[in-house]
Amino acid sequence: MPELPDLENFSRNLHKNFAGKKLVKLKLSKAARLNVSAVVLKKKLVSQKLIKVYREGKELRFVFSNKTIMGIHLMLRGRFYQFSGENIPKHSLAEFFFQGGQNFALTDFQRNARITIDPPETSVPDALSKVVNERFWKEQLLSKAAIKNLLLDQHIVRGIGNAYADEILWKAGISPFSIANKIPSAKIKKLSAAVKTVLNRAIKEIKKTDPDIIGGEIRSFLQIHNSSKKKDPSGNTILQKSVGGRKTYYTDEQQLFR
DNA sequence: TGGCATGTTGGCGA
DNA sequence: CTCGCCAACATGCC
Repeated sequence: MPELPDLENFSRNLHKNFAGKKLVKLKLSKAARLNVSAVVLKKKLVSQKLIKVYREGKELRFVFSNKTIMGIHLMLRGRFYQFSGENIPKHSLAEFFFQGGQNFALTDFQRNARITIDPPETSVPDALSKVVNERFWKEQLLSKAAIKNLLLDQHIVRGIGNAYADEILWKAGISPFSIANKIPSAKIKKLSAAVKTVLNRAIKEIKKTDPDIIGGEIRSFLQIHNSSKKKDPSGNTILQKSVGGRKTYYTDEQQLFR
């Protein structure tokens, strides 16, 4: 559920709360999805100091003092919880115990969250990376796919999810059903700017609403992808359509290019 | 109460 | 090959 702006706040807060502390104990549920064995994972991390937490796409990265990087992808339902002592939250997949007694757990009732040791390098840029600019989008939008599907494609750009794809396309004034290679140059420029402004604004809004957030999601400020709203800020009726099993919110003001 | 919401993967068919 | 769509994962929330 959480998307890039939520995850960005989680990473900053986990960094603030845990960076510099030594991991003294790690408990793993049998259900946890790992790319190495539980034994290897513990051997790599336990007794190391956590140096840094940051976000890459929809994944959080935890850097330890021996240079091991642990990636955590929350998938649909993963959540972080802080806890003290042994008050382990429900559906926990992994519990990270730190020196000083402040701990966090990764939970997921759906058991789909993933832990990856030393995640492979990728050339696919993060949505907020500098290289994701107007020229980048002009190079990428050459296919016949619907623009929304391209924004969601993590092989093109990492970090954009269902809700923010709708917000970005609304901000750019482009219909989500537009064919990518039919979008004119001036609109691609708008799209490129909208990616940054929508995501950066959301990071700030979430921080303002809950400065210490490490789990859950805040969506009340979304302009379009918001089932409690009937009209966009200009008074246009918000329309809904199911696309690929997920709901798309848009207005008729968004130009359709086909 | 029960339908909806979310990301990713892999498979199918046009 | 390209693209869209579906199922599966399993439960909390309004």
